[in-house]
Amino acid sequence: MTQFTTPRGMNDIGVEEMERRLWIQSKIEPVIRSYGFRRVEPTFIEHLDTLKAKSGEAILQEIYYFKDKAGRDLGLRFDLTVGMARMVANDFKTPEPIKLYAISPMWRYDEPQAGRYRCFWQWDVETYGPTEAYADAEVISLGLDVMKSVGLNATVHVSHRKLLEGVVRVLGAKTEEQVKRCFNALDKAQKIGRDELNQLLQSAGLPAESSQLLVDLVYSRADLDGLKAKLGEGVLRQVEDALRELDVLWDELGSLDKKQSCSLDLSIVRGLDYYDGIVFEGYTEGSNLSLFGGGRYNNLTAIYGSRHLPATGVAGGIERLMLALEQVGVFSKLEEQKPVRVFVANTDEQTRRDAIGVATALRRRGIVAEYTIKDWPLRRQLSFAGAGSYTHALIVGRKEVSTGVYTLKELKSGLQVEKSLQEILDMLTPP
RNA sequence: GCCGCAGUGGCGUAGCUGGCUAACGCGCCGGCCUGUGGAGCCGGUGAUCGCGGGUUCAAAUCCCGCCUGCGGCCCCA
Repeated sequence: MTQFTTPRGMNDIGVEEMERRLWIQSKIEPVIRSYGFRRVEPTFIEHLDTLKAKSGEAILQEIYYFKDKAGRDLGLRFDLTVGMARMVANDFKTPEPIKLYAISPMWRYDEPQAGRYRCFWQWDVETYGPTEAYADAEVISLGLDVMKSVGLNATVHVSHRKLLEGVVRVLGAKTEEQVKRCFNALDKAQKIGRDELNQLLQSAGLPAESSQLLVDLVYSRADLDGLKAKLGEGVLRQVEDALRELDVLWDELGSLDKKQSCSLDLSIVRGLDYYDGIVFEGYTEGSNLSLFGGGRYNNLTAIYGSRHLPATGVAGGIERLMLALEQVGVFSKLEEQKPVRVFVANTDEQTRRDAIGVATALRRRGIVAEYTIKDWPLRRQLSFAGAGSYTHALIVGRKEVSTGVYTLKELKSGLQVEKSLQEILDMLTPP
């Protein structure tokens, strides 16, 4: 029995998993940087008030919070947007647009289940300054490119909070509460069927006819023009700002060559209630877990500082991405192309010094090289190298030292070649 | 917060209609093997059976509570 375990919902990241995470990061980070975003790291621990300011008291039960030794109320961040918004809202030096990203962990006190942990990582990209939908198009395009970089084909489902709000209000939702319940119902549309959605909308306060109309709108998955055609004059006037933004978005997505990967979907709401404009979620084939999502939150920085900055952003969960990649078999392909790791074996006490010299030469060329740090015979050294993560063994014995010709063994196949150190260095040097 | 399933050496399991010293495979350590790993054989290491309580002459086994893991609901990423 293990006496000391990790806290509920917390997982150690072992060697194999870390290799995968590093691989993911090496794929997605260059994409994000190529769009001009620059990396930051907001503090992991915030004042509890800072965290509460964003999402209200209700968020408390999801926060890890505690008092520090001076009695201050602090909490672990539950997303990256809080910290970023706080940073930019008090920064008056940087000209707009401010484009930032982070790839970092956050914490939520939730019941753990499939694809959900109490500590999880996100890649998160945020643009502060522009009100134009150009910025939304940019982060959507970036999200699609990030997925592509790890080998996933994604599609983005787009909606607009003001459009949704206008529609449900015209259809009969009177109060803030009723609008919220309608949103909540729409959010579930993919999981439940037409009938259940209809019921939920009606219990949220929509009259039967309106509810049926909305259900049809949601499931018809019409494009922008189709949607306009279906909305009555009264509705159109209510939501014309939102529709104009979506027009701009679609046009811009066309210029970015991403239009074919995007579609309108009125069931996209995004739970967080600070979203107030375009919202979207990215899915990959064969998975109904959303792999990234985001949208516009124009009023968030006003909470944290006097610099008012409209904002839009996109974020995706690293753990969910790993689940999706596992299903597609990306990682097993990675296993096959193991990076070069050399074990430099000696044959006796005397050649140990020479083996260290050879390993050092390899290391200077950027090749991963080790020698034995246990007092082991050659047999045992090779046995260790063969069982581990090494691709090659390089044998340094008296014969090799005197002739300058070394034996390089490819461990998987067992094939050996005899070459000079220089030739071996050239052979193994990473590109 | 609610519901379902599960928990036996580091890992995977057997035992679970109560009854010898809890069994097996993998791993790890060593030997056969003083310049060539993966195979084989031999030996070793390693479990108060998740924790606590109860029933019983006797509990890994039956009952209750808790914890943890997996999955679902709510919510979310």
